[in-house]
Amino acid sequence: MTMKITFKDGTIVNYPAGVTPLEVARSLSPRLAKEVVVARVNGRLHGLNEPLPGDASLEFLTFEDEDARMVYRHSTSHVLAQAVKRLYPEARLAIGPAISDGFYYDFDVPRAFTPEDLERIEKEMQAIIAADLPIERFELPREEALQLAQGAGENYKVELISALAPNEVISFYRQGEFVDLCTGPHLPSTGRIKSFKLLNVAGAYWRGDEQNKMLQRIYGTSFPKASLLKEYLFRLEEAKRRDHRKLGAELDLFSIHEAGPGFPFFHPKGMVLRNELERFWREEHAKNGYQEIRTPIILRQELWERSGHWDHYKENMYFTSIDGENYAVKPMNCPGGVLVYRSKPHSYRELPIRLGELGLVHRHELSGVLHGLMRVRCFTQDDAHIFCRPEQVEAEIARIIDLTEYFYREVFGFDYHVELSTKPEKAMGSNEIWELATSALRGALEARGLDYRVNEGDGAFYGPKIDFHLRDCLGRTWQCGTIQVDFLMPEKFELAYIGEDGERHRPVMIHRVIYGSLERFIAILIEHFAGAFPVWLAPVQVRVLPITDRHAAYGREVAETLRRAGVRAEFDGRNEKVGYKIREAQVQKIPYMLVVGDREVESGTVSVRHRAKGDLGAASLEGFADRILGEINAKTR
RNA sequence: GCUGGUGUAGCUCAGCGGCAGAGCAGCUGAUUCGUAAUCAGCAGGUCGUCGGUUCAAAUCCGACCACCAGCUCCA
Repeated sequence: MTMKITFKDGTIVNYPAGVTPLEVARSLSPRLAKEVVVARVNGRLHGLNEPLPGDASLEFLTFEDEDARMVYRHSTSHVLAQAVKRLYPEARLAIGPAISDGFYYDFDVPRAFTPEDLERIEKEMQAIIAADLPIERFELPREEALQLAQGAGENYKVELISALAPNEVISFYRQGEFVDLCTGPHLPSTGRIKSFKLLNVAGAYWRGDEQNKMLQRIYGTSFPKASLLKEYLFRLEEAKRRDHRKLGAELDLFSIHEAGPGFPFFHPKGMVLRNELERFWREEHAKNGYQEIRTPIILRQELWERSGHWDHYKENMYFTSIDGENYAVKPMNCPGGVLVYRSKPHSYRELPIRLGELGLVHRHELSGVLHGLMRVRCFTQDDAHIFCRPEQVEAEIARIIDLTEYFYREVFGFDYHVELSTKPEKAMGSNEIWELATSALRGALEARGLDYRVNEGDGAFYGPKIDFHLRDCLGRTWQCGTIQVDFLMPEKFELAYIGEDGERHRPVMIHRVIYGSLERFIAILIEHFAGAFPVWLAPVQVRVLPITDRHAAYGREVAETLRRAGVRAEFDGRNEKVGYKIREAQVQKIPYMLVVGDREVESGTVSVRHRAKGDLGAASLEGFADRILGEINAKTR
């Protein structure tokens, strides 16, 4: 008996029945057999030592492949669980999946794991890997599966099995004495895991529900080569080095105090960054047909009852009272924008009306989630509300996508991806209206040929949304921009415009932000550039460093000339050696240092040093001014 | 909010029942120097807050506050 195996390149080869992917790989190349992690058989992942079902298409996946990495890490999580069961037999197993950069496993244990525990567990994992235990799959009927889990006292596994659909295949994986419920597939044996590390421990609720018991989660990662693990750990270190909270203090950009947890204070240098971002934003929005408004921070509670925020967003809002009346601090800018629109009647000829607002909003976030400028309790959204006719919606969305693309990619150099979020459980409005809004967003994305992921049930309470997730230089993604289509707010506030037919019609409202919030965007910029901002954003663009007191007058004049030309230039007249001043300017990541001594005074020049390129030699003051002004205007990165 | 951890000078940290400490930063003085740290001196503290144990608390115990790592949530 033979079976026909079709490879990715289309060639077909006969193999004896019951052959495993690993055996096929060996027949092709020893190197492939060594590197292959998992197979894809007829489009589905298939363990390397599980016999092929018959004639099939076969593809070999190595660690390069996302799916293979997940399998590799998933098997590592089983090794972790096995080690924990050996050392702490009383531990109950919950779940242990692979995640984007590694894996975790949740355990129910009487006490929290300590770093010393992790070391012991790592040692035991080494032993399991060294023993190269074969990993074998087996399936059981529901009753026997339940008996197996119950017999082992694994109550969480019992719960998982009970929750499986009646027709689902229930599979287990065995390695040595250890058996775990798992869909698989897995590596053929534990020895395939070359390099791993347990990273940290954290509490996590069973099934992510805070009503449930808190379990102990161990995070880790693994790689087929030690060098890859080392690289990954370096990336973690680098992320720590670039932490905006650390750099924010060192570069004197902002601070947060016990007096106001989650309410950041911006220092003069942080304000330069903010103001530059705002200035650029205003310029681009004016070019794109936006008008700017500003609406109050505190407004009557009734307004928020009418907008639906009272019903859907109360827990996140702050309240106060004025002259015995109830007021709320705004958590969003939309009702304010609506009131501006409603302040006079509108003709269809005016639409779309694009009202931008750098609006300061306050939200009550849980204390445990606050994080520097990334997650705060008050922040400034670069908001805009677009009021348009239904047939204009798609074109408006396309315009916003263009503008966002320009900001992210052209100016800041970020790559990004897009996600579409649909109707959540706790939402206002009918399914029909949501479907209409969602298809408008989908239509705009598809017209533009943008790839997107769908997050079911993740929309805002008043409408579906597109989110922009930008990717920084360490490969991390951050949610920033969003576009939301809203048919409900216009309904609630009875917004209208007079159409061609002379009748009243309902406009559609589009909510959108590009930076997202100035605070979060600044945090991302700090980490992305590691504090070395492009010249146009740098709080201090030039520092003039005289070599001795003799050169102070000239140095002061150089700085003053640059300031008059619109450059943010400082003069460092302290009685220190030039090396010391350079070091300090470097640490502050100031783009340009101008050293001035006898030579420069005599010839009326400056010696230019760039923070990254080093000594660039002498230049005339005008020549240098042209150079830096050119970079500032071009927003050179 | 929940679990675990951490709060000592502006920053990084030592001290862990018996006099509050170091380096860097700051201030003063000397030095006048050519591309990442010149030398010397001085000053700097409610040891997160409140309470308890003790002859004695930065140190041990409790509560609270803040921060950190996660969970959950989100711009």
